[in-house]
Amino acid sequence: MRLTTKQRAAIETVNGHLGIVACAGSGKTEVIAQRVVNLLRQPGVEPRNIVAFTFTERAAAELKQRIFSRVREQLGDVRGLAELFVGTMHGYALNLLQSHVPETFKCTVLSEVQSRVLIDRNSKSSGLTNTYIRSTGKPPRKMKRYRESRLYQRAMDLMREDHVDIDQLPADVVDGLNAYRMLLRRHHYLDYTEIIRLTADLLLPPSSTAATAAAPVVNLRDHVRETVQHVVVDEYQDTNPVQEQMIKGLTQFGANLCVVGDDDQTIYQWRGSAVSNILTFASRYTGAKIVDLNENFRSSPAVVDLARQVVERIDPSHRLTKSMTASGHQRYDRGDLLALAFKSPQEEAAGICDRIEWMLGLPFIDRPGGEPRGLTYSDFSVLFRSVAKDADALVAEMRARGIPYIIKGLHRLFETPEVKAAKSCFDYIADTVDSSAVIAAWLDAQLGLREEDLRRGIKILDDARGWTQGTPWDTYTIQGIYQRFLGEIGLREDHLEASIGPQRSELAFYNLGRFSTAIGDYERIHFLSSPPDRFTTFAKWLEYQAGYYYEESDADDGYAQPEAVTIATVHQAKGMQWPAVFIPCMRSNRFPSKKHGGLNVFHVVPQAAVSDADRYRGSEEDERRLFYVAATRAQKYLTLSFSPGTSQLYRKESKFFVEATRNTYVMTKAPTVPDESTLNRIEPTPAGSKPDIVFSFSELKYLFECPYQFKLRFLYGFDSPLQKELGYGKSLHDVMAEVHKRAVKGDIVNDTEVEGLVDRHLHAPFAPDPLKQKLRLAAIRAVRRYLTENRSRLPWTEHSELPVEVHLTPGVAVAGRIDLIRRLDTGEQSIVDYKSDERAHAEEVTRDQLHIYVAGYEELSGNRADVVEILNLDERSRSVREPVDDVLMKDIADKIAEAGDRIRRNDMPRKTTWCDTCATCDFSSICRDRPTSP
DNA sequence: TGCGTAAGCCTTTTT
DNA sequence: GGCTTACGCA
Repeated sequence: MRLTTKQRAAIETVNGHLGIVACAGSGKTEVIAQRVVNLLRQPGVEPRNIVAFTFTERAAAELKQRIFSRVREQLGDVRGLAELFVGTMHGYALNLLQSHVPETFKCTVLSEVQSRVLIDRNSKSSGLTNTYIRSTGKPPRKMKRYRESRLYQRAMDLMREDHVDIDQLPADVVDGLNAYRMLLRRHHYLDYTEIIRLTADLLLPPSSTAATAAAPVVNLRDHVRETVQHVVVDEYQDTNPVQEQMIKGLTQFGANLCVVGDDDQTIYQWRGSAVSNILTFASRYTGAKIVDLNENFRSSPAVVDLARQVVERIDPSHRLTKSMTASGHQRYDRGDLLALAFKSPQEEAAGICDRIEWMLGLPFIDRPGGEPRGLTYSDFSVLFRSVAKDADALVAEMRARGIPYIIKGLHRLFETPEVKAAKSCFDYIADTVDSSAVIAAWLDAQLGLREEDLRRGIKILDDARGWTQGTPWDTYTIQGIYQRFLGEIGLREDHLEASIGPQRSELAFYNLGRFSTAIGDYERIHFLSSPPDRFTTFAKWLEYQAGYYYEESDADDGYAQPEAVTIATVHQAKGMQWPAVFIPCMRSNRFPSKKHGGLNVFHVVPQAAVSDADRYRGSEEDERRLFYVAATRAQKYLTLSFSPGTSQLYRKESKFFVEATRNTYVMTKAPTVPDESTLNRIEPTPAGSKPDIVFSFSELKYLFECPYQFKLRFLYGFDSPLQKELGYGKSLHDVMAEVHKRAVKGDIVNDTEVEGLVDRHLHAPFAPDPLKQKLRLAAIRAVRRYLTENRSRLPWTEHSELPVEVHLTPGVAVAGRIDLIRRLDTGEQSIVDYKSDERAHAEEVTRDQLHIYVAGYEELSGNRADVVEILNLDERSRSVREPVDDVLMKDIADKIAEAGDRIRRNDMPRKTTWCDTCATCDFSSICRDRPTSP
């Protein structure tokens, strides 16, 4: 790729702070990657000195891959490249906390849904029901459980993410925040916001607490001072105030900061992101150099012109002045840009489908000087302001015509018939419906089930109803009952495929898998409640809460790139591009969206306490930026359309739509083509860009062991039933990690420290007290035994918890941590994995894993280890020690490549027969029959 | 054009 | 329950 002068300037600026203002399609990923290469050329800069943040994990995978290939091309093999951090700020911060701040060692991270369940379950001690809502002209009233937990959660987020003046907050709100944070702490939880807040405060203590900074904080700050030399922040326009504090904290010791962003693409201000961060960057970081990348290489001149028109109507004092120019190879042909008005949503949907079908096979050139290929379904996307509200007509039309599509965006999962049926099981257990309702619901889902099958299932549910005091609760987990029920009624993919076909079967399983995820979210928080309570409150939660939380989307697993039209919200389209983009339903009050009434977070947190609170409310300018993002996704074809909605609010054309019709490139009617042959249609062919895959070691282990188990777990979302002992293995692991980390520094743990060590790390949240004691003693014994047997070797510990990444095959990376690298008495180097229970993976799979580690360590250090070991911490199980197998090393690359291909092809078949893996698999009941005689 | 009233709706979502 | 928008009336 040839670089422009400005791109080169950005790449070559390696000293001092740098702000890159990069318009849509300006090749910023490439610029970031090449700049990183240049940083690595600097004397004294190692990969571990560079930290690069992206907004999403997906963007991280892409950037990482790009950096790796540029480094390989330009610098060859670079030692320690896996230590270059590319990921989200949350990921980095969590790492930092869990390796330096002991109070967070045991913590697990709650998803948004889980933290809301936590708030509702602890409605009082979370502060929810003691906090007031203050509406204008009304006396303040307390917040309500379930009803307002979402709002409360937003208030909790806002106060930790933004600059809030404590003195301006009512006492109950301050108490609420403290209560919620105490609740998290007491249960060893972190939520997403807390991760960043804690890190930011430890790095840059707010002045009032500066004096109390304790030892671990010094450690963390020292670590940052010693390692961080360069910080790169992508999508800087969407950072919020805490994130900015954390960035400042990371660079306070003299590291160089490079921010990359585009103020015109700020689309998360309703979540607190502050455009002001990028607008005032140059004045806040002294000596910062600013480079504008205003050449758009993605889109045709017409698309660029329209996009400019959209965004140049924003008040200039609210933007960085810049003028995007079209510099790519896409040509404009008349009819590429359309603004079409239809009479009804149905006609609009039909019009879009007509146009897609008509455009199939039109020649399209991906790269300058490249060969044309024919447009295919995956070259189209339809971007809605709100998928949930507006996409129904289009989905119906596409389904009717057989146009393949994938939907992204929150949808109503709980309205699908199979999930309604699953839900009815818990209504039955809660005794709000009778068994005939359950049977009717399942038959209604049309999954080819027979009534007699369902009668067998009802017996399982009766069993759950019959719980009596004294029965161990863990025989009655919601998850366990759910999966036993599914197994008992014969709900298995092989049965379903035979009766209703593979497509419907896959969708049903996907939805039932999501339901399993929902159960897991709920049950992890409610593990302490007795089974009857758990089941009835779960039924209520499903009824009133869960419906809004989960996404419905079948064909998209994030790995495979299906041959289908993408239907998505504008927000989700950020960072993507398509040859042809449709933006339908451009109605007044929808896009730009009208302001919304009702309760909002400022009824809890007074607006006066928040600086620049207005940005949360959303303005026409914000909507303009959103429209700009939507339009600039198009490479060549852009079709805007309007049809009146059913309610009077949405009957008129959008202001943006009307503006667009005034653009000279835009036609309000598609040109007729007198002679089809002039279009030179060619065979539709997908662009063939394979998405990059990053596996974790544990994912890969599941995939090696049984591809179908991987599919059930990671693609459909089936969750394992909770085990009382859960957390023991990880705790023991963490203890060993501390032992070895200290050993690396020459500090050998002695026997008297073992108890303290175990107490610091042991966290088994689902274990009742007697079991907790048992686990504690078991852990102490295991660690003592280990120390006795290995004390003489501890000084030869070389690494503990070493992050590695393996790139044995293009497009597929495997990332993980090596438990331990040590020298043996023979002087040989050994790579070690610990095991702590019998339920661990088969030896053969662990052997594969260890050989991947060997490859990873070789990539990182240039050294090939001699031996691999499986150290079993459980007394009764044996350990394994064997030489690195060169044949296996050769095969492993092929195995990884094959795994990647499987994922991309969605080829994860069931095993043909019952095997050892099935015997320990959590999901065997929804997969196959257990053989009657072994 | 200005004002008062009543109808209608209550996104977007990453970590 | 709250707030914005549309609309009717002067």
